[in-house]
Amino acid sequence: MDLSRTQQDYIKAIWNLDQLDKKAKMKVVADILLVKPPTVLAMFRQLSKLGLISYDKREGAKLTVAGRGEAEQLIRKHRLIETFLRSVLKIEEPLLHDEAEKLEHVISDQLIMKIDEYLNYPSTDPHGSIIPLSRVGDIQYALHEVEPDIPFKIIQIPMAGKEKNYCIDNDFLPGSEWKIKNVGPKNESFLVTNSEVYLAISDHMAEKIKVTIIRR
Amino acid sequence: MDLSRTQQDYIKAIWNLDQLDKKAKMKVVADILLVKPPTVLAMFRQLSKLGLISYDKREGAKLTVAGRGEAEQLIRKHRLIETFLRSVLKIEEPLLHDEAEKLEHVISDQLIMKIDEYLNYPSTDPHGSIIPLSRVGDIQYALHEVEPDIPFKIIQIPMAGKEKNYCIDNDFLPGSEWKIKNVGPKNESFLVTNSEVYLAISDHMAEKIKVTIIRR
DNA sequence: ATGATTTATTAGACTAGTCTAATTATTGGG
DNA sequence: CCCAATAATTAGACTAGTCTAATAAATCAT
Repeated sequence: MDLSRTQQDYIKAIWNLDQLDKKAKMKVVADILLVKPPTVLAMFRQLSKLGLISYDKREGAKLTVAGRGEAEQLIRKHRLIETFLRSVLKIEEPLLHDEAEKLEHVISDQLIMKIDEYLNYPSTDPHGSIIPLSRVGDIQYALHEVEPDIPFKIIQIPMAGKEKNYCIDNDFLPGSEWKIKNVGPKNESFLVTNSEVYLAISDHMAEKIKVTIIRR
Repeated sequence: MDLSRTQQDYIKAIWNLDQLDKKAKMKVVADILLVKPPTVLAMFRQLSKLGLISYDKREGAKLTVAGRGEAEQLIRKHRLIETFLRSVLKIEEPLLHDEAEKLEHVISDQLIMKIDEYLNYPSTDPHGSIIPLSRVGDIQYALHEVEPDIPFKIIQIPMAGKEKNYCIDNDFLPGSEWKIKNVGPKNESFLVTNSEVYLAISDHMAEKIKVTIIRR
C-alpha cells in the first residue's frame, strides 16, 4: 500500500493496543505517539479514508483486515530485524529495540526476505514473541522487483502484439510459475526459468508483468 | 549536528560532485535529487545558514569543513552498511546500494560502531572505495576554538583553586555537554550553555579546557 | 557583441504533519 | 441526576520541503 512513516507509526500503535485488549482511544494514542489529540484525530480520519481502520468515538480506532495486514508486516519486519541484529552483532536492549524501530520503516520486502532466509525462517524473536508470517502471496510485485531465485507466479501480463505472442509461444502465462535466474548488467533484461526452459524478458516488459511470490 | 534526511541528501550530493571535480551548480543538484531548482536554492540557503556549505552562483555550493565532516560520516555509514550486507547476506547490486542509501540515514553511530567492529575495521567497501574514518569524538579542541552553537563534550579541565570550584559548582565537568552561545566582543569571554544554565568562561580558562565536538 | 539559450532567482502556493485555543461531548462521583 | 472533570472535536495557524510561473542573469555561438 505504501504508507508514510507516520501512518505506519499510528497503525502500529493501534495494533499494539489491540494486543493488550485496550481500546485505541484518541487520548491514549496521542500519549503513546507524543502528539496532541487533534493530530491523532486528523490521522484517524486519513487512515479511515484509506480503509485501514474504522473509528468510533467510544470504541476508539479498530484495524480493518487491510490495516491488520499492514501492521503485521511491520511487526514481522521489526521482529526479524531484532533477531538478526541480536544473532549477528550481539546487540542488546535497549539499542536493539530502538534500531529495529527505525529500520522497520526503511528495509524493503526484498531485504527482509534475505534476512528471513539467513535466519532460517525463525518463528520467534529474541523476546520469544511470534514473528508473523509474510503476507507474500498477497503482495503483488512487478517482475523486475523480484529477487533472483525467488519463485513467483504470474498474475497478469498486460501485453499486446509481438510481446504477447512471445509470451504465449513460450507458455509464459498467468498462473504459471517461474523464477529469475539472472539479471542483465544494467538491469535491462531478466533471464527467467520454469525449470524446463529459459526465457529472456526485457526490463520494459518486466515492469508491466504482475507476479506474486510463492510460499513453499 | 542532527540534519534532516533531506538535508543529508543534499550534503551527500554536493560531496559526490566534489569527488568528481564537478561544481555543485543548482541545475545539476536539482537533476540528481529529482527536484526543481527553486527547491535547491532554498536548501542551499538553509545549509549556508547552518555553516555547512558556502554558495556562490558561479562556483556552485562548496562544503565547509563542518559540511565535509557531515558528508564523510554519511559516506562512512553507507560504505560500512554495504560491506556488512554484502558479507553477511550476500546482497548484490543494485539492491545493495538502494538499501544502504536508506539505512545510512537511520542507523545510529552506536550501531555503526558495532558493525565496524564486526567487520574488523575494514578500510574499503565492496567496490573498493575507501571508508572514511569515524570523526566522532576524535579531534580535540581547546574550548576557545569551537564555533558558537556547535555542541561539544568536555574532556579535561586542568584547573585549580577558585577556577576549579567555579566549574564544579556549575557542573561544568568532564563528560558534560555544552555549546557556546555567545563570544565577547574581544574574544575575552565565552557564554556557554547546557540548555539548563548559562555560564561565562574567561578566555584564560577557555584556552586550557579540552573538548571534543559531538556529532549526532 | 548581441541575440538565443540556459541557468538562477523571486514570488506565491500546496501538502503532510504538527500545534494551540476554544468549544462541545461524554462520563463518573456525590 | 447533575455538575465537574476528562475527552473529543473544530478552527486556524505553523514548518519543512516541495511545486509552478514569471523574471533576471549568465553563457554561448555566431
